[in-house]
Amino acid sequence: MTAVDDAARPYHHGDLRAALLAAAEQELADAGVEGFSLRAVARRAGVSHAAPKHHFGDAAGLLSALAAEGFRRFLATQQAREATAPPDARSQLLAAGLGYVDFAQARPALFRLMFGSAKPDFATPDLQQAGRAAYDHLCVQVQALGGGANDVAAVWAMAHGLADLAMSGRLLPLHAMSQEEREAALSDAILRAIPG
Amino acid sequence: MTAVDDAARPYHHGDLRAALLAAAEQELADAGVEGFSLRAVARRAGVSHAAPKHHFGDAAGLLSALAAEGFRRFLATQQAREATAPPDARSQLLAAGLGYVDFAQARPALFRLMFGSAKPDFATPDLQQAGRAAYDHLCVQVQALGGGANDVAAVWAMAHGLADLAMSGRLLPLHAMSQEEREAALSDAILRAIPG
DNA sequence: AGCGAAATCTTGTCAGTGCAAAGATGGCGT
DNA sequence: ACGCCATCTTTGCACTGACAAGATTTCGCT
Repeated sequence: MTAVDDAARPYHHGDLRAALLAAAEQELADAGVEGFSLRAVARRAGVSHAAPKHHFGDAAGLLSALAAEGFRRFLATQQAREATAPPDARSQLLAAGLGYVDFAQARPALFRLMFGSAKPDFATPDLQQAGRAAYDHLCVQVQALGGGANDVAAVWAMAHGLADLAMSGRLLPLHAMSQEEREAALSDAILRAIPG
Repeated sequence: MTAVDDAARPYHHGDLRAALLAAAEQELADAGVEGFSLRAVARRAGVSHAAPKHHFGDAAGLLSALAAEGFRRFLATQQAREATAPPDARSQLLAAGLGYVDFAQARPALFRLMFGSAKPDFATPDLQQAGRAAYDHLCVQVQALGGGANDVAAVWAMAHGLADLAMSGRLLPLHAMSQEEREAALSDAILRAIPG
């Protein structure tokens, strides 16, 4: 196929892998992790229901790739927050925590896939590495403050708890707050977990 | 079928509702929230796949009832911990937090159903009330310490984060610890969130 | 160029699932 | 004794994930 005219799509998609990932993210946002359907993803991308097989094997493969991509964006969201924060280690760690919560609220379905689902195969090298990178980033920040393993656990748990509860709409007071109040309340909580 | 001899079971189960709830909990523990199958529950209980319909309507109904039962046990687990702790408000709140983590590790599938799933209908009166009772219990404890809404959020988030991460096996250092060390590490983290 | 091999995508099939409707059974009140 | 009705089963439908086999295109190699 040298020329693609009209609406007739070529037999080969061109970049189906990327298209499927994008469609899967949409599907995930619309139907949630539990209502996720591989066939619906294929429909969304305009290909047959078996097309994903060649690129991802099965549903777990697709979701693993999506979760890995999620962890990369997760880290990027935290780093974006850090870039606008004061350079001292404490402020940087706080910013990372706020970014953690930001991500969960901005992409709840992806967050659930990454932290609350058993569907992805977390032994996949790509996924494992992406998750590890996010974890290492946290460890480095805590160490810069002179903290140890207990501090890593405390900070992580606090940020994760806030993110998970806020994402699932259980921290009701938070929703009634203005942006500034919300930020202040989250910061207050996160700072409690940070040593010093 | 007038006479029931051998292994032939009677047409009417007797207490199918309770049997289904028990079977559902087993199924949940074995297959996880995402692999949960209503028909498998029915098989486990030895009835036809449509039998649950009369008692619970659909899968969401069954899971809602199970989640409500989960919240009651969740509260009971916390209270059991409190009973063995010093009576001062601070120790009681700490005990509740440790109970929170206990529950998640003892019944991970149930915990995921209660906090990480969209399958139960959280607007169900029974479920809503059970969840509310657990939340109120936390609020009362925080208020006994003179804390406010921010303190409730901080303590809840810390306990929930620890529970969720520990349950999903992400707090690796925790697994390598002895019981005492583990307890001490969790207490250290929880106490950071408690005011005073 | 051109030809075979491999990659990519489609169609077809099968077992399993949730849900709904209709039929079978037996307890219970009158 | 009779009929009502809650309970349970059977049957049917649409959907899903996984697999197999076939169709189509592209790529590599000569």
